[in-house]
Amino acid sequence: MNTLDRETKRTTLLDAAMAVFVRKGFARTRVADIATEADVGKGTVYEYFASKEALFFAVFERIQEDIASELKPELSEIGTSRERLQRLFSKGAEITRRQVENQAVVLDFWAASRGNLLEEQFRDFCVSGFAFYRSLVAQILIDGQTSGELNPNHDPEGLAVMIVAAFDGLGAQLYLDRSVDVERAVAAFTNTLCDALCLEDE
Amino acid sequence: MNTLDRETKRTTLLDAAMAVFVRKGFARTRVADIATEADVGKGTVYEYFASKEALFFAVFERIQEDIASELKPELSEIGTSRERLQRLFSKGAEITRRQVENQAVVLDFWAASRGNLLEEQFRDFCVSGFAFYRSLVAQILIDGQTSGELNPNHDPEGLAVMIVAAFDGLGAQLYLDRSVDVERAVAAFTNTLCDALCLEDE
Amino acid sequence: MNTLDRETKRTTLLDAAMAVFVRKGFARTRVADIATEADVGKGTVYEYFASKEALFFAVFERIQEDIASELKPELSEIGTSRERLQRLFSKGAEITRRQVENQAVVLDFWAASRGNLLEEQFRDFCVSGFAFYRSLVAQILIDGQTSGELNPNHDPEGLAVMIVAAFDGLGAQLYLDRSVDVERAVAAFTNTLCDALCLEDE
Amino acid sequence: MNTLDRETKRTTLLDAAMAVFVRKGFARTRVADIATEADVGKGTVYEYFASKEALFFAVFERIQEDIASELKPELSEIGTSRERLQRLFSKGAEITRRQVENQAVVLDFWAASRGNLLEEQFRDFCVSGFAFYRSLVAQILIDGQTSGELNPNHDPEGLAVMIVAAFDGLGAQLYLDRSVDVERAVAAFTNTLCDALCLEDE
DNA sequence: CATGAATGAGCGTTCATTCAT
DNA sequence: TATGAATGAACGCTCATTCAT
Repeated sequence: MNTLDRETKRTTLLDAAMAVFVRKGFARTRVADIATEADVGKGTVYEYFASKEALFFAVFERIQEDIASELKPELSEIGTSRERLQRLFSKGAEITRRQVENQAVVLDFWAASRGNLLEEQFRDFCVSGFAFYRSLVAQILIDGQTSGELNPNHDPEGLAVMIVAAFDGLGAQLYLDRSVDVERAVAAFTNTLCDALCLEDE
Repeated sequence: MNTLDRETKRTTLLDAAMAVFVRKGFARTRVADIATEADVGKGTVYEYFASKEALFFAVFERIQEDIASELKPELSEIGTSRERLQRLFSKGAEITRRQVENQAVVLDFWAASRGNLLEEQFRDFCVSGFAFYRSLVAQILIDGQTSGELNPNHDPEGLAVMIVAAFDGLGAQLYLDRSVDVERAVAAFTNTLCDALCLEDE
Repeated sequence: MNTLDRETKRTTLLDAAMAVFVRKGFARTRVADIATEADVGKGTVYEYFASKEALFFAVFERIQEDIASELKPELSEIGTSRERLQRLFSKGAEITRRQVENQAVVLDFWAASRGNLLEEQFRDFCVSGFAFYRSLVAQILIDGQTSGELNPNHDPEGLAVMIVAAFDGLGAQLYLDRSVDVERAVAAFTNTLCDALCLEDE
Repeated sequence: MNTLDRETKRTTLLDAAMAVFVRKGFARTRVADIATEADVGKGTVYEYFASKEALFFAVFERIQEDIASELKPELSEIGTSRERLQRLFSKGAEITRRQVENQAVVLDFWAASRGNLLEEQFRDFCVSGFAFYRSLVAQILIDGQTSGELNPNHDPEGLAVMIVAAFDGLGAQLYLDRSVDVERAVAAFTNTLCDALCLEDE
């Protein structure tokens, strides 16, 4: 079996694992469930992943990568700061909606890693994720302030923390309560922040 | 043993459980650990709580109650909207800092409830918690708009979702990365929002 | 349950374990088998022994202790060296016969400990066991040489190694082949050695 | 591939297996380890041996054959009985030293065969091995008694059992404790026995 | 009421063996 | 003939829960 086949099978297993983890949570998922979902033997899982936790971590990484790759385009400096902010927030809303179920896996993973060797790995992963998201936001604000488009009387780094937190928390709220109106919330957030940040509103 | 004694012992157990859950996480905590921490026999735990999960839920409830009771004073309508908002945010920052470790328990609980009967209970609990927090924020905004103190061109409910989310997400960021500057972030958030919301800034 | 009861139960488990180990060998014995033999639940075994290996080691220790305690009386200096040697050899033959089945457990234990943490423990145990047996033999020879009863032209320590080895190997031969005539072999061995060692044979 | 090649490869596998069994013991050796050691695929092992146990048995047979072939020359009737005995014992000491590590494999094999179909096979093998060694010793003694060189007041068969046992047990002691002085022990044993057995010592 | 010994369901993991290529 | 991916039976161990004292 060549590398391509192995990669394909690994992906199949990852897909299966993700599906089961989303459905049942990490703790209640048995390795056998994943094997069944992937339509392979239980032992096969261990041909591709060292342990249940390693598999979980791989799923987690994949989710982070998916999110990060969706945010890549937002690194571009095209448009005014306001436009960039709007695009970013709009993308944030979209990701939040699309990844609702995966939220569960991320939180699950966190719980599973408590008191493990994995805990630090998870923490590092999240910390650098947060840092990346914050820098994404902060950069737009700084660019805007530098170019004179945005009010310099606001703290880009401080705001970045809260903005990233807001989207994070929005995901949690949505996960637990699907009646939350993401569009409306993000629209309000965008408008209010732009109102404060943009010097020339008219 | 009278009701008072029972209540005292229950509280002792709750304290012990909370301490251990914070330390080790739900999954890695054994009922025996809690019994040891509370200095009682393992069987005694079951005299006061139906199951490990019931005990966990009780701990969770207590955390929510603690937070809610801290937020009670913010229901008062004393002061301008700006002042009320500032007080609320400042209190939010304080609670966030104080409850960092308990964050872990809440998330743990969530993970533990996945696929359980408890899941719905947990979800309901969170949903009403979120609703309460949102209404707290929204009310201040509505009051301010009604009194003419705040700009009416902002959506109170939409903003409330994001503001609550922001404090929620702030707790998560802080939990994973203690280097996050809560004061600074909340100060920036407060200033920027007030800037946009308050009609008379000077 | 008091200490006495615990000790009794531990002994029950040890008995059961020994019986099963003798019957099936360490590798093929499941903890469940031992539990069944002792008429307790599987978990109960773990209340008294940390692991299957710990239980095995305890069985092993007990066998060693049984043998050592049987040999205790032979430490006495009553009688001539010839008599002491004859008594010791006779006891050796008796133990060999009585412990045939337990031989299996000892060898099994050895095999099970290969590459384990237990390996060193086992080795130490055996090494000090061998040393004890050798000193038992050597002392009798030395005493005899000192008192002039035994021929001084023989190396007590060198002989002790081979005599202990002979009884050890006798056990192995008997274990594998029950037709070995222990009495006759030991009698011949005793006579021949005394012949060489004792100065006044007539 | 012709028969020669097959035989060569079989030997390669046997070598590899022996090396790994010595290193890790039977229980902790995986078939994959042997394949790796022999630099072949895992499946190839099964082309040459029916099972892990069959392979183990083959290794065991080879060890026995090695020992037996080393002892072949001792069947010769050259020299006095005393000389033959001395040669045999000296050879025994040499083999004991050289086969220390293989001792481990033999005992391992024994443990592995417990409760198997192999058990009887192993037992038979050992029993005939013991018988061969004993006859080797007994024959020398009988020859000596017949020729009048050795004291007839000793039981050749009885002694043979103990002498074979002594070398067996010597191997065990040496395996577990490398500080055992094989030379000295065998020398003492040889001298003492000859002292008793030989009629004309001066 | 309090206890902690007893219990056994449940699960992660290993690894000898098979078999399609 | 050689391979190594796939398999699943097997087993040690944990720990929430029960219940006799």
